[in-house]
Amino acid sequence: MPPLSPDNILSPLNSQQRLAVQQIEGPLLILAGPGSGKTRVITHRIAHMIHQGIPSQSIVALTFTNKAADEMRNRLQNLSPDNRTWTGTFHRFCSRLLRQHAELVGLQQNFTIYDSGDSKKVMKQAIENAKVDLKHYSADKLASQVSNVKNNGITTEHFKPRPGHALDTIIGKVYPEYQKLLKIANGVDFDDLLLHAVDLLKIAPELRETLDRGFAYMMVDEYQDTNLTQYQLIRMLNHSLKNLAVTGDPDQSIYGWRGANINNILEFEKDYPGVNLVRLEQNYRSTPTILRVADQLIANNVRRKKKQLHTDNPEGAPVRLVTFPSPRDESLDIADTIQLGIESGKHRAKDYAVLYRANWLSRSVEHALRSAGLPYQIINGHEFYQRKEIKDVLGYLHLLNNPRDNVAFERVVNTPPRKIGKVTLGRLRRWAQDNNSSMLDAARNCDQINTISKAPTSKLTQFVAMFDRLSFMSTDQVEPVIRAILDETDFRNWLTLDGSEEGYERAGNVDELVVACEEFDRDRPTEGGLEAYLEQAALVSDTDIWESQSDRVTLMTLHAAKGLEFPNVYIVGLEDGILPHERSSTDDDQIEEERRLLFVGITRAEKHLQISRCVNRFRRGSFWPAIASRFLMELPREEMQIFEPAGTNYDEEGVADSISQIDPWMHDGLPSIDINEETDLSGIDTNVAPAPQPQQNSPQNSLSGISLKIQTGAQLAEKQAAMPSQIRLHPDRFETGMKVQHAEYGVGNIVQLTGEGQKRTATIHFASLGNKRFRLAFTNLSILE
DNA sequence: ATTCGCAAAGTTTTT
DNA sequence: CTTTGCGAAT
Repeated sequence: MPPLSPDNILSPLNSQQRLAVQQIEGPLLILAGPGSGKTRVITHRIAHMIHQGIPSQSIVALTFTNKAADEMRNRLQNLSPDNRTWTGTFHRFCSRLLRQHAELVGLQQNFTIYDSGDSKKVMKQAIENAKVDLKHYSADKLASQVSNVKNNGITTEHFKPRPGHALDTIIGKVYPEYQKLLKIANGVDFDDLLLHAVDLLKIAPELRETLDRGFAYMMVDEYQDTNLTQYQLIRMLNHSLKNLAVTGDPDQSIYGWRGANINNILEFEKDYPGVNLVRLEQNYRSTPTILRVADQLIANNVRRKKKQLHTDNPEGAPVRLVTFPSPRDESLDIADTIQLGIESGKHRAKDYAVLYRANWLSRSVEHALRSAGLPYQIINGHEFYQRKEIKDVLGYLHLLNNPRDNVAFERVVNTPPRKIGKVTLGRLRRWAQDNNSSMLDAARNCDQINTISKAPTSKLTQFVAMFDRLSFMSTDQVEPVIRAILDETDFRNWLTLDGSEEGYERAGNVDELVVACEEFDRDRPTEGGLEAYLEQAALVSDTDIWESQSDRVTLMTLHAAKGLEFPNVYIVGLEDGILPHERSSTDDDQIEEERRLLFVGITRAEKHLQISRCVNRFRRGSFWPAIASRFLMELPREEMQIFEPAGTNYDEEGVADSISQIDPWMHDGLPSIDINEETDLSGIDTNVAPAPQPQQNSPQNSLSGISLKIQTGAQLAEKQAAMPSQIRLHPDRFETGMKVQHAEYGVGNIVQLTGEGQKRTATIHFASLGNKRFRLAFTNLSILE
């Protein structure tokens, strides 16, 4: 453990980093590019402040993920042992605050934190109560819209529907009802943690003032990802004392969909006049090549602060850009390369990461890695805590901790089945609402509810009796409680009743949960266990599960990869509709965010990076032709190593066509001299470089020893022609200006015609949709005039 | 009340 | 291809 001396704190820093560390008073904006030592700056800055005599408990560092907070805490611990600085996530910070002052915002201290699944149930109830019909908007849509509103710091009192906005009107009904139900259940959703905290500070100005001065120095990590509610929280705690340092990178803002407001960082200088600005532009992570690729891509964004990323790292290998026929080939090739890398002794499994836009894309990769016998860890949703059997058991814990938790009550009252059906529950719910009581209390008084008949009454009474037996237990330790629950309910027997494989698997999961509770008890032997356990269970994120030490290949989404780095990175599925995602391709802001997402992915790589796409993608049960992502066109192809099998140029939008125009490989199947001169081919095994053979059907290309089944344009044309039998007019029949009928899009006018033969493409203008492009060989059009 | 079966829908990203 | 939801049968 190094002693706390100015030398240890300042000497390992470059001049910019030192500037940021030594700037203690007043507002500070640290624009930190990827791999620029941001965490180091934050931790050294805190250590420096402590060394300067600032009480460590007056410093707070807020992050978005537990992973980031833990990392920070550990590193700070090394620099400054015995510090009492609070590091943690926004949500935990707010939760702590709310538990201390719950009554002020109409909660009880033992409130439940609902995950998105639970809050969706509340939302459905709210929709029913508010008598809103779901013809126009789904429950999901309404839930996310309400979340949006809350992320913008708007409480039910302040929400004013804009006249003429149908959605607003509905939200105006549903939102208050939803909040009412949450309050009755003494529950909060994720957004509430932040929103109620802000509310609390507004209601209690003297508390705000105390906290503002108490947390005299505040640091916020990933400031570009803050939403308006978080922004308000930060402002309110940095009003009297404005010693606020934020770090962030607008280019890595990827949570706009969750309400993150990139303006918070772009306008930080306006919000806090007299701000000091430090740019961390030296990158210690990646090769110059990788950085150039990242830089050129992100240069296409308009909404950003320009940075000049540079590095002293050695040049390294070129970035590879590969087109595969199918995800299977993509995955097999990746698995194979990884295996070779490990066998050669140059790399370990943990040096590799495969990143993708959406979780479902991991499947084929997972399969390939498993077949190859490679160890991997997949970071995938709240998988464990999401399982039904886990949620069921946790439901009992929640109900014990917060007897007003109606969601938990409804979850467990008939699990395992006790012959309490939805009719009974409906009556119970009605009575509870009419009598302002919780469902549990309603069940307690069910003999007074005349709509409920004898049999269910006795069942409910039994359930309440069981609950009461359990609630006598001390909640200091979790494990005894959970064991008692399993005993009382005979849970394991119920799971394994049918003797199915699945049942035993579920029972195994429950056992795992018990072990997790034991561990929790062991780590925190004294404190009031149950509530703390439930809180941490609610606030863990999938990325927290990621183990940096374990020697396994990492599979995760691009979002989850933020903040991490790997020697070798594969980014897969660079296809239109996937990245950018089809639901984010409507407006420019969303496209920019998708671009940032790819930027984040690229900048995770230290030494080797491969970006790939497939020509066909298995989606919704069958293979569909996939169009290359538009972002591929924005990369500096002249300095990348490009592998494209022949015949990849058959996408409808003509993207691959343009590739073929830029990429000499596509013209005659031979690498051009230009490419060879400009590309560093050292380290490339010439045997694995493909020799594309246009129009050839047999497998020819081999990447890293895996053969690629080339699907040619001709093949695809055949395939498409074999699809729904429709008579297609010869491409030459069409002329610009013609009025044509498209089966799906209706009537339009041909505004442009390009290409020859199979590639002949028409741009057609539809009144309703604007311009669309079609390959005439594959599209069924009839001529109207 | 529970279970089974079929149909439809839908596949972002997360505290 | 999967999961979810709903409705009918037991």
